[in-house]
Amino acid sequence: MNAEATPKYELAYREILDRLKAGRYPVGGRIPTESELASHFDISRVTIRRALDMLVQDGYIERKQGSGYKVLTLSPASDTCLTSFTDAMLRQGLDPTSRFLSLHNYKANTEQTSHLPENLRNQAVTCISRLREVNNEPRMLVMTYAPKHFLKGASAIDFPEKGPEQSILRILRARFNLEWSTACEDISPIACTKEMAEIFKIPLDQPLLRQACSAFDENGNVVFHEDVFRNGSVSFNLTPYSRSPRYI
Amino acid sequence: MNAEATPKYELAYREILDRLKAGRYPVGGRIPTESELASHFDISRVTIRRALDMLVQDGYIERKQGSGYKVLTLSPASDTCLTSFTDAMLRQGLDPTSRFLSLHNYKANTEQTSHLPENLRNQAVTCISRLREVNNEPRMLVMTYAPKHFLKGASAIDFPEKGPEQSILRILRARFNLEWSTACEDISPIACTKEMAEIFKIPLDQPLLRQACSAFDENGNVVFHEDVFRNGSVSFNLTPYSRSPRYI
DNA sequence: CAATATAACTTGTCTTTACAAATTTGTTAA
DNA sequence: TTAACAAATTTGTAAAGACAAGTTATATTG
Repeated sequence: MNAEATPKYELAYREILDRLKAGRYPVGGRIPTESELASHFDISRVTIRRALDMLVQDGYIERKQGSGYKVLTLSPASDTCLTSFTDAMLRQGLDPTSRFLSLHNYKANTEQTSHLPENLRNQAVTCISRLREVNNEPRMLVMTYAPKHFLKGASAIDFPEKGPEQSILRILRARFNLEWSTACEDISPIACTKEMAEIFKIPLDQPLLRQACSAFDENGNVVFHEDVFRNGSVSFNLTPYSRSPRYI
Repeated sequence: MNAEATPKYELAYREILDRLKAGRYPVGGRIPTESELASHFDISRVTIRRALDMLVQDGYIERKQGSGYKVLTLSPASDTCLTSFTDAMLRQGLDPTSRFLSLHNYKANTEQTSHLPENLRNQAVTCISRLREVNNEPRMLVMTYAPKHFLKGASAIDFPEKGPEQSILRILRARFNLEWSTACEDISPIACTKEMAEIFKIPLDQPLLRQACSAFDENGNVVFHEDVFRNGSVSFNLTPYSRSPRYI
């Protein structure tokens, strides 16, 4: 084991992913064989397979018995609330911005928090509203709710509008020490309100998508909740290795 | 290896899943340790771990170092087009039905197929419309598109309205030999049409959800496409083990 | 030249073994 | 009884080896 205790499969995974991102193995091309990678990283075939498993499940590469590994894409589709929008846009060479709209504190059991999970509804929460834009085109309205005591001292300056540090998920982790282990997401259609129509510059009769995501810690408590409203669709890849979706 | 070539981890996975479904390990309780299961199935710990990996990724169980495995749920949330609606309902003790609405054949490049993926748009396709109901309440309208030559001789009697064989995914596989390896899904909000409002018995201003799912074979050709319209929302579990969604 | 058989290569499955790290249980001492 | 410590249990990571099964390249044969 390493001193810093990062598993070897994790290190190999990161290294190969970096190489992919750097264009060392072009899309459509092949990556080295398991044996080559194993001897290069000086680890066993079992361990390198575990790293490759993760890349397959991520949707980056594909494997075929007897043949090898093929690079599928550098930006696998996956559009959940917990996928960093910032990272996804930066990877595509786009320039996302986050217009800070407001920061509100709500007491327990108010009307504004009645749609939140029970755990969050019953305590004072802070709500941060931000508008995510790409090329000055509004993409989604994000409202993040977290217990007030977690976001103590938060203000607009904690939420930069440019660069990789605009990612709310990163901010919650780095600045406020919010950690979560599981989450669930609920996608539903909603009618467009007057405010939304203005924000997205769309007609009133055009419906919107709402992604409601709750993140939980290891004890099952809700750590934060996010409501994402977007004009457009949400896409997923369903590969045989990302279990859950079944093929029968 | 076995004669029938079903991997041992797969057999163990199915057996444990059957036990879970049968209530042998109650929700919230624990399942036997890796060592116990390994010796029971007469396989190595590595192999039983692989089976347990799959159950963890499915969302059925949770594992904790030093402690063991806990049963989380018998019906993990996951609501993609490729999850068998029939199976999901039957598992919950509900009685789903599939009202057969129509079977249409369309020529290549017609208006009715203009929204399909290119591969499917450029050939004659068959479209099967069915209304999925539970307790006589309409749940979703499903329109399945596949190349006409794949569904040669298809008629209403191929699509039973009751029982486990009503699953379109099962029918496509068993009756028409359709095989697919990957798929992608796109979820978007749509305005309610007059027809939909009647079908779902809802007001015209209530938006609906559309799940558009394309399934591909190993060569990247579209094998079939499914449009699901539903009144309600779609839910997912995002566990740390189901890679793709990221936690940064 | 073309079709076929063979060999080399690559991933798929599986075992045995070993030690690390976290949790739980049991024991001991205050 | 409670707190602290020690031991047993359980999962986490990893290696090395073996053979099966599918693919690809090569050599052979007609």
